Amino acid sequence: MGENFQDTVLNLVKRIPAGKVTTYGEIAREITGSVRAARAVARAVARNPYPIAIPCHRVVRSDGDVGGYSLGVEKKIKLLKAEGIEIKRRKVANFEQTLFFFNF
DNA sequence: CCCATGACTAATT
DNA sequence: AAATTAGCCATGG
Repeated sequence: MGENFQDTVLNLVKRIPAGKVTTYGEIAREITGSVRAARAVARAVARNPYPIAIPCHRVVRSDGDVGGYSLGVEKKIKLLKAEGIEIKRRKVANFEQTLFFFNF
């Protein structure tokens, strides 16, 4: 369905289940086939018009760092913890086990 | 069309 | 392991 880049990103974000996270790069890979558009993905979610409803707080950096959030990083960390994700020094604990993959 | 921007990434130091 | 650097891409002016 012909959608713009931002909508495609947001639709993917909606599929991330509570208690899991994915990365900007993974979303970029899902859309373009490589991680190169990670920054564009970040820009897209940064303009997310419905935070919470569209769980962009579940999108973190490739190194496990929580990354940024339009409502403040502290808010992002709070939301993640509320979903059972442990955060230590701004990083997701058990990062690999917490990762969600779209597998096509 | 050119240029700046940013919730990034991988590699290097 | 933390900080720096160069590369990348979708927008908006």
